[in-house]
Amino acid sequence: MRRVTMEDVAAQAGVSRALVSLVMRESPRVSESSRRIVLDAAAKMGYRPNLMARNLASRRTMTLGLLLNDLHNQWFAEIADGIHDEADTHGYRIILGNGRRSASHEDDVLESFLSFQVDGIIVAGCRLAPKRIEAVAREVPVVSVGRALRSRTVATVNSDDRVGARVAVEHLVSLGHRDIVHVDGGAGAGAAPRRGGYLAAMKDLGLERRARIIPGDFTESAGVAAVEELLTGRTMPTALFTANDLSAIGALDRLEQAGLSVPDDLSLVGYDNTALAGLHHISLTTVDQPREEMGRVAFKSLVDRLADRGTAPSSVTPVAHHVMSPELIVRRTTGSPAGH
Amino acid sequence: MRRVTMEDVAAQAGVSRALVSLVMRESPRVSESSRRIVLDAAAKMGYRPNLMARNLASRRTMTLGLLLNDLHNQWFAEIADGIHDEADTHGYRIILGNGRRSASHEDDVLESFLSFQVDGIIVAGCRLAPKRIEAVAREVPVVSVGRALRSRTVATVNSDDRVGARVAVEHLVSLGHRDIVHVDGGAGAGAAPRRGGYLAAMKDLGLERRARIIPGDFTESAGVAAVEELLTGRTMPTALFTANDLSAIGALDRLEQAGLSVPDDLSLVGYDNTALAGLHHISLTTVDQPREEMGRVAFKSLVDRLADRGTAPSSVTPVAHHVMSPELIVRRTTGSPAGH
DNA sequence: TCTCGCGGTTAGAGCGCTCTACATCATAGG
DNA sequence: CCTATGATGTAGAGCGCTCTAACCGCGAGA
Repeated sequence: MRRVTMEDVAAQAGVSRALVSLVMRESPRVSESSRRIVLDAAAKMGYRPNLMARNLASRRTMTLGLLLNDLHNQWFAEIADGIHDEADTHGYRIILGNGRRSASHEDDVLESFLSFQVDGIIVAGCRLAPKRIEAVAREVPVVSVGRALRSRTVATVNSDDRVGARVAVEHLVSLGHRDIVHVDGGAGAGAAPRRGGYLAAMKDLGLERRARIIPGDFTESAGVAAVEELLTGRTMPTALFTANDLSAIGALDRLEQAGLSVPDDLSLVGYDNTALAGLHHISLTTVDQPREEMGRVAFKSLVDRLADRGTAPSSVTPVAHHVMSPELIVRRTTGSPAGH
Repeated sequence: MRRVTMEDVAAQAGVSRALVSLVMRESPRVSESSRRIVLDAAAKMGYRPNLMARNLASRRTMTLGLLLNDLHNQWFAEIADGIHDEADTHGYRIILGNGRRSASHEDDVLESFLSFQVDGIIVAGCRLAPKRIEAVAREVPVVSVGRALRSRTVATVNSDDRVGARVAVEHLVSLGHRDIVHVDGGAGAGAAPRRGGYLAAMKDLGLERRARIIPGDFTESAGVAAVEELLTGRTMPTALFTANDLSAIGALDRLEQAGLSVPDDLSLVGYDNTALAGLHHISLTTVDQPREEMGRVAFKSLVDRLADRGTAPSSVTPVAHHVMSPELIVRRTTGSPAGH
């Protein structure tokens, strides 16, 4: 059974193919009566526009590619939610690509997006070399979420990890803590600004000499190892601020195993506000990024540029770099230190 | 700057457009020398085939649509991994759609897939009415993963939840437990067979009269509520088998809060082997589904049918229904009951 | 020498749609 | 009564590619 085309609908409705096209595109230049006739015919025949043909002819797809670095990571799901919401209201379609945590897969996906002639691309937590991303950005507007990127062609949306770390430290200090140790994220994305924010906050609060950083790598075992290192030392700090939630959970586990109570003996703050942190069983104080909002902003910034394109032909308008504020979520792993 | 087309490459290479097309499609009917010439020209000009045009002309897209019910759910990520792996080796492209836990969004996504002329569709954990899915299946091959569906047109891949529940019960009984309570998943997907498997296993092991089911709904709080109900009763069971990991974690939390130790006072088994279950801090005994394998099988079963299509035109060959075996993952929340 | 077969290449007709330019018609203004 | 005007509708040329059928040498077999 052949698929029904615009030609068929036109014949059935007794009008020209061009008119059917106008109706399908919701053009205002069609009389109400013909619109009805065409729509009825289309419905009766089960007509569905062929996007391939449409896109080929119109040279735009109303489709954006969204490259997610890792489907396993909740973080991306919320970014995607924000983007999808916004796309719905703007009539854009989103196709997702799975980067599977590897630069080469990401590259394949981008290549695929370009072949699909997407109108724009959003990369979330992309691992690709900046050069590569910029090369893509030369063909089609690109915005990057969750990865800082100093670029004149790639727009970015990020949350301010320095501020987030600072807020975490300030919270602990306001509770009375002074010996606050940071378990960092090594070379991972966001690790450096979080570490920097921690140090800056400690300094500003006059605790510079008490600052202490234990190397980590964003994993659960990094948290375990950090606590073990602390346990072998002479004195314990009264609070621990880890680079992400997973490490915090590792630390939590090891602390309880050592017979220490959280938050009575030691307060604990994570980062990212993952689903884990919200579990009753864990109830971790942590720093939240406005992920959905970040997705929304990314989408808007992309669509703005798409609109510009029509007016300012290939002009090198500088792209926007958005920085959003994180928020502290206080749960049950933080409290005043003993004897305070 | 106009995009470079096949025509341009042909001109540059001094050959016909048709030959360029053959080279791009890796046809064996091209001499090595012309292949080189064409590829060089293409590379030099930065040519990238336009998928829209290609798909329009060839009436196939080598693209499959993968509809994920919920990006937030890890379960889907692993299914997707299996599918992607397989797709890579078969030269298929995957476009993902985000169902966002709502039937209407899922419907939009399917509509979008069809407009994109995908060659086939995989729906994972789809909530849509079976009728709707079958309607889509009339236009293009469809396979459903993670949702049982008695259909002659929609293939399915599932894991056997009855067996999974049985294995969980048998494990507990082999440890010496006899009073095993099940917290079920209400009307959720998979809840019924898990409940059925529990009951059947209890019966087969002669524990029919000790079987007890507490209603739940797959949430953390269902686990909490179940424990609270048990605590108000006269006697506690020695083991708890919940319909999923999240409920198990709720139960774990409430048990510890009540001063009961797991597994010394009470053993606990979850279901799904989510990332949560693997956390050291939780270390939950649970039942694992071979998710990646399920994805793989789904892909293969789809591609098989695509191949059939060429030979058996629109024949109503009955579709396959695959059932995979789950596996028990023993961790630290199960042990022998006290005094055993 | 002529024909046949074969590897390699090409011409040209679409695929199903959009878009520009133009046709048509009724109404309004001069 | 004629033309300007605006609202609708149509014709027809592509968009960039695939695919069928045909073409073009060239060496082998008759």
